[in-house]
Amino acid sequence: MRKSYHDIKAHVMERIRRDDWSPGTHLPGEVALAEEFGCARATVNRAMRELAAEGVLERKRKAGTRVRPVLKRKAEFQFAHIRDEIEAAGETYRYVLVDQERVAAPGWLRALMEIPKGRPVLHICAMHYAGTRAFQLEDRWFNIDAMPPAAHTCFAANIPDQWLSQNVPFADEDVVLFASNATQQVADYLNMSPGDAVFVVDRTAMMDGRKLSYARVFHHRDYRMTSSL
Amino acid sequence: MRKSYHDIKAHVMERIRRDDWSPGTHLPGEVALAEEFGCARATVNRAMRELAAEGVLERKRKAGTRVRPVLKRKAEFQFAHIRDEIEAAGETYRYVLVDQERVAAPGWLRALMEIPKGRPVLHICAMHYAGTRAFQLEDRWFNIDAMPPAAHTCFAANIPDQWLSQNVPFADEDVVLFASNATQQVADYLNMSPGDAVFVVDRTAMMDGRKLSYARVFHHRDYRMTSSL
DNA sequence: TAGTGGTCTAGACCACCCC
DNA sequence: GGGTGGTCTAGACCACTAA
Repeated sequence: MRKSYHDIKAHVMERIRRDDWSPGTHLPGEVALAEEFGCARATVNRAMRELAAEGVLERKRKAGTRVRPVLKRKAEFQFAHIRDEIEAAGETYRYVLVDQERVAAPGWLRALMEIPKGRPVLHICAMHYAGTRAFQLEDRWFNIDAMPPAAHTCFAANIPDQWLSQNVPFADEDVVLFASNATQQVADYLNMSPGDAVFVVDRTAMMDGRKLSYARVFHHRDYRMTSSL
Repeated sequence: MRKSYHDIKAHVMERIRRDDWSPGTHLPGEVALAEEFGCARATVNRAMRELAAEGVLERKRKAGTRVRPVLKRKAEFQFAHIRDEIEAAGETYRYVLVDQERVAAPGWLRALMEIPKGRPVLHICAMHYAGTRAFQLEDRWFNIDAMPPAAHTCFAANIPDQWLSQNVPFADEDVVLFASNATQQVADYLNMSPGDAVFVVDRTAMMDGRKLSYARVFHHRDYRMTSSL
């Protein structure tokens, strides 16, 4: 059986694992490896390129390929639509719009979203339930100038995150996670006591450098966010 | 200038963005695209393969290539070594070992780490400071059977996460994030008040399916975890 | 079973950048 | 300057799977 690029990746990983090639080590060039494995250089190239993309190797022209001295540790978290997330867990999803109003952007939001003074934003407040449990309180702001259609949308009938991804499918998103103590208001919505810990997710959607939407999402105390790799 | 796979990726993204190919649309086959772009099929293949890996396209043999109906949203969080993270922020890192002891694994940990009854674990408790600020309290358990060298290591002189990544550079890691209220003990270490919200990270390091280490890390209330994509 | 993507090859040229 | 990875090609065979 001929060597595939999968085999080569596995082989290289194996040699790194058994410390044959320890971190920092300089690997043979592609030509040499191709000869050793008895395959074309392109095949070796693909294997090495993917290992580099995965953070295992470091490649530089002329300098060659080295094992990364310190492994890049990263964790990936998927953000499915809230409805899908809840239904995937086998629970019944329920959505309630608490409030929707068009207002002039308050100062803190203007700074955060880079909105000029006096410009309007759409403020949404909504609850997401899993079965009978209060799951998530969403406090979202749309920049109407950057997304005019938001102004004419009824968010009692549209779940904000679904609507957003349908209308700007390729927006980038910044995510910030932190813990905070529930205020009286947040506690009421989430059926907790004031001061209870809440898991907060701040999400800023951007497109071509413009900030389209900012959402602060409060999760119930029991929420666990789990890595997907 | 000839078309590179970069050009093709950009072109395809462009057509998707302008809704020329809307989500769910079936794209032409590789041969057709190669002809359209005036390049080899391998070049088109690479472009499409990468777009699929990035979550934009969905490819199936015989069925062809489609634009993902719902864009996969994911955020990536880097876990640098705690020392690097603090020093990268321009602050002085300080590490203090609070406690290190070899004990029989308690029941809850045995279940969590799949350790047989009566087997020993190494329990580490340590503090990480950024300048004068208490930054992180680490509560870590090593499965000694799975990692014998841990038993003979002095963790006053070795920072656990660095030591771990040096000794098992290619361990996989599960990460779970949540918020909780500080106990009296945690509050004391982190210089907070009991009940204050803490951001908790549970990290389980694994190798070939064996659980090597479990760490529960408590971050100070002000901590923010930021996505790196 | 036929069509589509998956992969490999042998050769070529090029861009980058360390020495 | 020269060696290394980056990329492209034209052609080929294969594996999977929808029809």
